[in-house]
Amino acid sequence: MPKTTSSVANSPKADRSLDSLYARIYARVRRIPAGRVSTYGHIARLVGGCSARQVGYAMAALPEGSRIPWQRVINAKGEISCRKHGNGADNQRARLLAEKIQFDSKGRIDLRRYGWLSH
DNA sequence: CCTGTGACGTCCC
DNA sequence: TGGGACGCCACAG
Repeated sequence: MPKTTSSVANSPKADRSLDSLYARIYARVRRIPAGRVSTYGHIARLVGGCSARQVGYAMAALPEGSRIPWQRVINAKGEISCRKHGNGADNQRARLLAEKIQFDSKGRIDLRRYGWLSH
C-alpha cells in the first residue's frame, strides 16, 4: 500500500529529516577516540547525503558544554577551521593539545598520523 | 522569494 | 607550498 505513508522507512523525506541527519553526524563524531581527529568531508562522506559544509554547520549548532567531541573534527588540510564569532578555535586547539595531539610549526595536524579515517 | 554567508573541499596557477 | 576561484547547500534576514 504505497498510498499510506505509515511506514517511515518508506519515506526518504522523513527518514532524512534534519534532526535525523544531525543525529547521525553527531553519532559519527562521538566515535572518534581521544587523541585522533577526522575531517568534515570525511564525516560527510561516511554519513552520506550531506556535504562537508553541513557537517561544519552541525558542529556550529552544538550547544556550549556539549558532550560531543567536536574538537576532533578539523578540515581536510589538517587545520582548525576559523570561526566567524567567538574564540572556539583557540578552545579547540587547547582541547586537542590536552589529548596529546601535536601541531606542526604551521599549526597543522598530520592526518597521516592522527587521522581517524575510514571509520 | 531573493541574497548573503559560512567550524568545507577541490582545482588551478 | 601558498593562495585565489569556484562549487556547494542549508540557514537567517
